[in-house]
Amino acid sequence: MLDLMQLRSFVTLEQMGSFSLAAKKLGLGQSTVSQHIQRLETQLGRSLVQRDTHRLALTPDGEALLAHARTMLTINGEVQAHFAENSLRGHLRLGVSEDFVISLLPDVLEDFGRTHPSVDLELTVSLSGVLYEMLDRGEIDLILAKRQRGDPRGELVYRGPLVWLARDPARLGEKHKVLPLIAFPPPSIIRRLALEALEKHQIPWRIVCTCGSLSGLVAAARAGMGVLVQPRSMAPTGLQEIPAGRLPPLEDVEFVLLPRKGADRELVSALSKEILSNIRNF
Amino acid sequence: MLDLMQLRSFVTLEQMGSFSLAAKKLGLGQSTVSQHIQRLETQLGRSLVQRDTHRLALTPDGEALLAHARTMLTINGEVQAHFAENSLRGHLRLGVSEDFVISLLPDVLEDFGRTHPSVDLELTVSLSGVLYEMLDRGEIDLILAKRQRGDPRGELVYRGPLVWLARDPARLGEKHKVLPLIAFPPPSIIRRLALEALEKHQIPWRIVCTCGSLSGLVAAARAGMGVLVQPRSMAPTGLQEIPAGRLPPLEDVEFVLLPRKGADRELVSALSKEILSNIRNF
DNA sequence: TCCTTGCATCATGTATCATGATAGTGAATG
DNA sequence: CATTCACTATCATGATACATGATGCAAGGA
Repeated sequence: MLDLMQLRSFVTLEQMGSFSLAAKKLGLGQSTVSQHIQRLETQLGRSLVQRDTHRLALTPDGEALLAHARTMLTINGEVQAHFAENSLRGHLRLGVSEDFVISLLPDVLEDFGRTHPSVDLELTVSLSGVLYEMLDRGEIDLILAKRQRGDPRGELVYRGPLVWLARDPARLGEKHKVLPLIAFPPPSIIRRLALEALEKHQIPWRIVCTCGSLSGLVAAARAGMGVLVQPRSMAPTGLQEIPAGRLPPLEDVEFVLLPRKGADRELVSALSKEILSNIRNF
Repeated sequence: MLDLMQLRSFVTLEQMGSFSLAAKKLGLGQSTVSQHIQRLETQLGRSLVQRDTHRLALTPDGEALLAHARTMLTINGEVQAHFAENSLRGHLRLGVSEDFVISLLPDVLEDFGRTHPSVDLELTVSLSGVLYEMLDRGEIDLILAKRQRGDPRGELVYRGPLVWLARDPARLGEKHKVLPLIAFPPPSIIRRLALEALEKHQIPWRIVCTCGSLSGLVAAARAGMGVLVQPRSMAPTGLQEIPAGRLPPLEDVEFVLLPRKGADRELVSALSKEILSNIRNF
């Protein structure tokens, strides 16, 4: 007979990729998570995770268990929600700027969906500027977006430096005299920050790639087409940071969590907490 | 976080309709099952079963939990089967005489399906005589049927007296001089036993209803059309037993479990055990 | 080489669990 | 109406499992 606690440790371990991080996330001791996995392996008679001491991977058996464990935990969550006096119900429209979609959002959605199965989430991914407009028009209930300059609204959630990225920083000046830029279209905030910095230092530039999706921009940058600006903590693999001094310094970027006036406070609060607790990893 | 043990006790409690029977079936103490339910109720903050001390019913919350509990246990069974070295796999064709279908089969199928999720069961319901024929033709792997007279094959599983049943035994002789009989068509074993007993005592009879399904026969008997013969332990509600003496005594009926030669021994054995352990309730 | 990071192991106090016995409750019996 | 019976809740207890913090050990980085 399986133990849901152990399964939860197992699923979280896979999410976090580390015993100690999983333990932290679950509010348990590290040895506890270790024992949970061990008991699962003993009970099932197979090894579930491959421990390369500094690399962690699930075995095929582990993958098989993972799927089942997820659905069991999901059902468990539904039951809890059904019997919880104050179980949240309703509909919440979340807007997220593309930066977090790949890295943060999967875990947030999985955890939130499990702990609040009766809440329908509607997700919009777009540029921060667009999200603000939608929020103001009442089309979205909560956004996680970059702070607009001079807009004091919202709760600061993350702050970090912007960096210039390129596939091969050393060979930047070779072909082009003007800086080739890869950027979101307006009203991208990062785009505006980058252009302002360049103009302030009178560095000529031109846009070589504009794309509404981050993956498109990254593809262009990986292809060596030009320079991309991203928060350092979200720098995609395959790109290198251009050392300070070669290009003008950039302001820090700030991400804020901003609810729509009139949105359901409880839903917003619950989802905000989930996002905040997951964003600490950055 | 839910406990699968407790959920299993809950599901079994609903199956058995009694704490002590559930405990016996699970191999636990009665107080254990009681506490399992209590913990579930405490944890979820609602009462799940209505205890009228001699009547047991699930509350609406209990019903809601039951469905979820079933699927969680099913998934748990699938995982166990996946990791069990000797988990049974394959296809098994089971034939059951109609008598057991309503009373016994649901629990058997549910339990067996849960403990052996990788076994496909194919069910045939028919008269015992037909089942024997199908078995001999190799169309079925295991049958649970009445013993054919003079056929020593099979393992005795249940033996009990046959009784005459009618809606209103007192008014039997009123309308008819010949005994109105409700019976399966040939090659029904009960039918043959009944007719033999009547002819041995030279009691005139006629068939007033013949139907391939038990529910049809029961409906006719409930309508007062005539007399029905059934094992005492399977007497349908709404019919009364005709006291001994008014009609000739009947032989005991014997149910046997009979596998086809060449059928997968392990599958047959596993299913046989499941049937045997469930048939004790009779 | 030292230091840091991360997981496994160990001993231990605590909490939880299953159990058997007992008491309480309603129905059936005479 | 008293008794018996079948059934469940409660209780104390012994055993078990559990989470924890400290320690040991291996690998990668400075």
